Amino acid sequence: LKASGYEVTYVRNITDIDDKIIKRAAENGESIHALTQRFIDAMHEDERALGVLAPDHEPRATQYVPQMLELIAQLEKNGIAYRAADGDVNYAVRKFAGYGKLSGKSLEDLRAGERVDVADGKNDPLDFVLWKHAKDSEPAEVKWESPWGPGRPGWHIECSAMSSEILGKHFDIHGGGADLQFPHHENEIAQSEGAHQCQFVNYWMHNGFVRVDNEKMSKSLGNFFTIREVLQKFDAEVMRFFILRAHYRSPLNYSDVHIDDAKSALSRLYTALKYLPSPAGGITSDLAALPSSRMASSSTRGAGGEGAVDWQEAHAQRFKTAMDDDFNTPEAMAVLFDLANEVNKTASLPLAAQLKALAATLGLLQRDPAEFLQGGAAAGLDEAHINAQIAARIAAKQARNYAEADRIRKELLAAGIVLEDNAQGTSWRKA
RNA sequence: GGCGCGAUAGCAAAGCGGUUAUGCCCCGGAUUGCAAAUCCGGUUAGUCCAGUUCGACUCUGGAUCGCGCCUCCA
Repeated sequence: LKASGYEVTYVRNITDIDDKIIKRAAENGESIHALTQRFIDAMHEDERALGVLAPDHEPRATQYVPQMLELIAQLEKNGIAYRAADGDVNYAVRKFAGYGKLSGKSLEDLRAGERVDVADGKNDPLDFVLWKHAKDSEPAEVKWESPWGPGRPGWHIECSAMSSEILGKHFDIHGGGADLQFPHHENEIAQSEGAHQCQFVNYWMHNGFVRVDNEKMSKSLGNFFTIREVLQKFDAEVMRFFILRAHYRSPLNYSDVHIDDAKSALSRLYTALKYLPSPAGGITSDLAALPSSRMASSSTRGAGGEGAVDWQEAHAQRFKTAMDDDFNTPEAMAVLFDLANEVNKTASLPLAAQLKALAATLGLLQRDPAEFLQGGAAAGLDEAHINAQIAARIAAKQARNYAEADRIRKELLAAGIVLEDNAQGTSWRKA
């Protein structure tokens, strides 16, 4: 969106009012704030490692309770919210004509599918809670005063309140996991449109799930792991590339062999960038000095600046067409590979620069190619040793001692170093 | 059981009513002292059954399988 010139305000909220958080904080004997802050910090660390752009706003539910109360009051005023006998304030789904329009469900279908007993106090089984009245056993930290007595917000009102406060009553794009479509996003629509009497969002983007070896990731299946653990094993940019090779709406099947595959593919793109002048002294080298900048910075990901894309060029046009079509990153990737092929055929510097600039819009290919291809230092070998071996091999070749030259090459290969002879001399990369 | 989404070659993954997707792997050729990288070419497709059409991987219907949701997780 930024590359297309849109002014983007990216909001990602944190729902820090939650039963599990309350329970865990109590178990740990710490405050909810301390617990959530620790996880938020960890999340930020992981997203930086992956080159994920930070949101412009990161509101927390605990900071927006007044706005939630306003929203509930407005819903009550509009005759959509009611106070139940048990003290909760509920949303009457039958008072909102469009209920089910996002998920394609009808109230009748939902009734037919009911599998559980209905909670007490609801006028209709499908009604959901806006405000939960406080129970004596709950910690004071999660109780707020309200016109309906002390309590805490329901599970859906948080998102409606935070988004409308920061983005307005009507905004462009709302995202989330495919599992959130119903009931969460459906309920957000019901709340926001029911209160504000105008369209909530223009587009919904639901992403597919990550699966592991074709099974869902779950603790009970024993295939649960964190991105932090993955990054100890695999390069962050390779992970990013792997994710972008599939469409965001499709399920993503994680498997070590798929990451290896992605690594080989990404190496092909980086190999094509070797036509660019060495970045020593250039813009990428000082970026590379910072551990958190192994990906494209937010500035290189936007339009303009150094390494700007020539959007008139044929590959860029195909790339843009693909990205404009619901962010078809697999198609956009195919264009990058076609462009790499063209670069390899023509050794064109402008096209190589174009490849790097296009990839920058996806946060890829911004490292020094040599750094990527030689990355992670081969087992037990330092660069000086490798260079010495290369020099020895060149000497052997000049003496027509090919047996010795091949012996050196084999020895390095056994250590995970591949030698490549080219017009400029001999270079090396990690196998 | 209800609603929704999906099923593409050895693996991964897109577009498209007829014309090469793309990447990895594999095979052949060029290049190379030999390799690697690169280039050129090639082998493997569209779950099944009907239908529409001059023509279907692409549209329609059905079946099968998988996934999501139908819960006070958000």
